Amino acid sequence: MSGIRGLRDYTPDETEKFEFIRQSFTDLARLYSFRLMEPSPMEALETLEAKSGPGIRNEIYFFMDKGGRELGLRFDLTVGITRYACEDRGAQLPIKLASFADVFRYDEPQKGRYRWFYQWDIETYGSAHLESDAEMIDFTGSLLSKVGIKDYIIKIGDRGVVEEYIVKRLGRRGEQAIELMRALDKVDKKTNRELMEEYTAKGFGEYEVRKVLELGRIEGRAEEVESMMKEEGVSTQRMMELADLLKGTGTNFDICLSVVRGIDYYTSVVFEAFDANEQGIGSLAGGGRYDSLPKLFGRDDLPATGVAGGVERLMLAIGDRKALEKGQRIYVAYTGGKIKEAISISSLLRRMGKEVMVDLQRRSLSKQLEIASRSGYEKVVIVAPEEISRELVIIKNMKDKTESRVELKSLSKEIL
RNA sequence: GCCGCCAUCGUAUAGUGGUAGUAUCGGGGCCUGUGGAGCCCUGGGCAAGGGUUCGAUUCCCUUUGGCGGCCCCA
Repeated sequence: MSGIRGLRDYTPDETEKFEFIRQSFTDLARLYSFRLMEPSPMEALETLEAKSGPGIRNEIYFFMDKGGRELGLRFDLTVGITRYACEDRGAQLPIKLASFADVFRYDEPQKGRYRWFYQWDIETYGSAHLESDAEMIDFTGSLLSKVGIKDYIIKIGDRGVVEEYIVKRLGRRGEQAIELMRALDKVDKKTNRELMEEYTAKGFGEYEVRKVLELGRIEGRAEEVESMMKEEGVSTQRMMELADLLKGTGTNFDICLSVVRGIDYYTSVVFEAFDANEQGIGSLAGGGRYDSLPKLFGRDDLPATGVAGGVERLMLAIGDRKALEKGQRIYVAYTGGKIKEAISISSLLRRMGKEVMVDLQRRSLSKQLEIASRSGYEKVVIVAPEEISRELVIIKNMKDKTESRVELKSLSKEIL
């Protein structure tokens, strides 16, 4: 028996890490005043196509329902959240929404890449100002450091800058301009020579490919990028302002013109976040401004910016780093047939909020202690006939191997 | 969707054209009032289907799944 391609089960260990990330995210979303919501898991195929065109069919799950409607499973959260925000015409601006949910993609599965995975996502609608973009980047940095990835780097690009350069200096527009931007996107993955071959074969001139690749290699402090672009006569004012805003937030970022993001609907600021110590996983989060999507949903007045990240990739990046602080766990052991008493004491402890394990296999005391010990319980409450008849239980400290007898009544104090 | 590599107990690994060991894990005992050890017993496997063969876990094909690359992206 094998699972379904690209899907898998979450093990208890993974779920622990998963819940830690979920909680970090929802806590942080609250701190930044994003309201949590979840868009519906399916959309009309038409709605899903709005974002990326009919080509998206190759990458998603879609089907016809029993009523003949063409539906698809959501492949990200942005589409659904945007549809929701656009429908809410009475909402005060900006609309700030957050979501943490699963999405589906019909892709070839590989490491850190599944057909069913979770994303965290925040979006802000109604603000065309850079402050809202800065907040996305700031949030992303905060989330990564909150989950323990201190060595993150957020690479910020600006499609506007790149487009202006391509149009002004190279005279390419439309599809061809987009094609050249794709080349930029690959700069980190392939060598100049490979890209030169690939793109001259597509009909681009050597000169323009070389210039684009030069552009893609620009990475560094905002000021450096500014002076380089100035020579080319391209305005970088927006990037500079954004960088300025971010300096006050303690976010680790770089200006990097090779970041353009694959999706066509992004309009200006785009960014991707990476773990500096983990190259293989790919980007941990990506986002940017996409004013065009709300327009497709009939809202010309709703500029939009957002960021989304893959939870599984984050789990990979976190690795074995301690995820959740475990609470005090207590093992309740018994002997002399005092199961009933042990269960009632367990119940008492649980009402106090303790994590309690009690033997369900009717094992011998020595076996119970062995298991408690091996499973890392620091405290064991032993329920034994002689003591229980005097309203006492034994508390055994597994670390220093000491034990004491305490009154049942004062168990709550003693167990702390 | 395309190309390549791979597939043995839950996990990790040996091995073989005559149906499989080992380690670890699981269950039990020594030991139903005191533990992480030890010893003993025990459960569990050749991904599925087809072909070649007297006989296939082993060779071949297909499917399924995993990994890597393309593409795309998280």
